[in-house]
Amino acid sequence: MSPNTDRPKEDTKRATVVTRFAPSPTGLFHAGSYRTALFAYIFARQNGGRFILRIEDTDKERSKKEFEDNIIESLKWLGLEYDEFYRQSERTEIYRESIRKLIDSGHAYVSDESQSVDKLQGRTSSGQARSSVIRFRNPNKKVAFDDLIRGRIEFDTTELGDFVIAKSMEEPVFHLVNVVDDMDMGMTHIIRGEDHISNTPRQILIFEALGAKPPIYAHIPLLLSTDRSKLSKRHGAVSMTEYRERGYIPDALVNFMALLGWHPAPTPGEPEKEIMSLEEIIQTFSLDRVQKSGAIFDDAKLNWFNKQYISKLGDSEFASYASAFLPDWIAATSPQFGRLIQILREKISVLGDIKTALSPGGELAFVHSLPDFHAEMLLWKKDPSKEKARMHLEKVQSLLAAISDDAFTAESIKGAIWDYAEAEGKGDVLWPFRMALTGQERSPDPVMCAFILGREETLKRIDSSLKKLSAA
RNA sequence: GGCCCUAUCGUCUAGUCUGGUCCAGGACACGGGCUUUUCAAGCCUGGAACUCGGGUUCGAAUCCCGAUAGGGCUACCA
Repeated sequence: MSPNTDRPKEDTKRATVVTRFAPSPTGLFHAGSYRTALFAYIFARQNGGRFILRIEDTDKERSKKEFEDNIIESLKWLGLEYDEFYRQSERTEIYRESIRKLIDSGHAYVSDESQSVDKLQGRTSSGQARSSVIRFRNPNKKVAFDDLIRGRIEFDTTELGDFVIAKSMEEPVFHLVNVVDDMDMGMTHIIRGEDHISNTPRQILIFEALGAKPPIYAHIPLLLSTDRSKLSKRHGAVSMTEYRERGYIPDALVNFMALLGWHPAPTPGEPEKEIMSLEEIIQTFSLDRVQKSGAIFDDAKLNWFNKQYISKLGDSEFASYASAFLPDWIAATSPQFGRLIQILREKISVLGDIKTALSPGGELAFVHSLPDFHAEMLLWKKDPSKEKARMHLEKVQSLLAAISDDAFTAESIKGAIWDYAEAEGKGDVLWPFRMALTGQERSPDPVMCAFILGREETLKRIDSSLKKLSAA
């Protein structure tokens, strides 16, 4: 953030703050849209105001119901509740009235396009070129506004020309509907992406023509793809639905995204705080600490946040999150899964890793079945004696066999073998033990493995390794 | 091209308004080490940035000007 003397102070004295998130349902809800929605939401909540969701579906060709559904679902999943909901396609009457008003007052006019450049070039990006449209009569003046994040911004609107505000009385276009709705819904603060800065002067002109005072603007920086271009579907933007499917926790996403472009004021002497709940963020948020430059979305850091949140989850909470990510052979409600939770929690950073870890080749694949492995692997590399391996395995087996089935806990397992392992050399005892249970080079510690497998299976696997050693 | 926005480690950022305490702090990622039955975790530790050029000043990451670079907008999309 850089200094800006003319950056206006937030006007918190306004009676009721009203903000909105106004997406067009033309694609899956992705990180960029989400961050914008989040900031508008936080600001509204912080000021005890209202947060409105408005679906801007005036582009009939590109708007799709499935995208609208996706936006609503994603908002719900992420915990951003809105107080009011509108759909522009249902508000044609209101817009028609405004267009009428604008025409009657001379601020707009029906324009004959038959000779226009667009027509001569014979194209528009959506739909047919029309023989007539409704244009705004540009007063060609200088317009300025005080952006809460960027300070004063001035434009000369002359170069904008008489822009189109509707294709017909029934088909208004972005600038018009956006302004009419913001007026009608009593918007006090427009918090939106930086890509709208250039649209602002046109919208201010419409506000003025309609006899209204424009709201306060706050243009937040864009979220960037790794190539530093605006995050979009074709540049690696991942939908929030996909993040859910990969196994991210909503709270982690919220926390991470809030810190993309915003940072709490540091407290001298205190370490910087990064892990924050939505509630804490709402408490400390402030628009004048929002960054002015764009931020790249970095998955590595998101993963770290997610891991932090996973490690804080209670067992039952973890189990319910995990249930969607389990292979068929194990259920989130099974006792075995209960025994697996602790180790799972420390291994994964994304819930999707659970499936990977438990699937063949994964680090916890042994839980399902013992992979085939060579007897050589049972030998501790620092002391590769077959006799010792056999001796230690037999001893461990007898020590564990003495524990009853329902007393077979991590503590009791450790208690049973630890003195022996310490006396004989931990590597010498533990390596063959762990290998007998897992058949894998990498796995959790053997005590944990035995606990997860359970008494019967543990004993059985040691048995089979003993046989393997004899055969070799 | 025109208009507008922006510029601190690879990434997210603190510091900039109120110039000295900053040969720039934290986090993620990466390297090394410790611990250790493997992996992970944990702990310690290392490398890593003020875009450039002028100016103002005793002193500039911080103020001013310019350049450069990046981004956005330039639709009968939103």
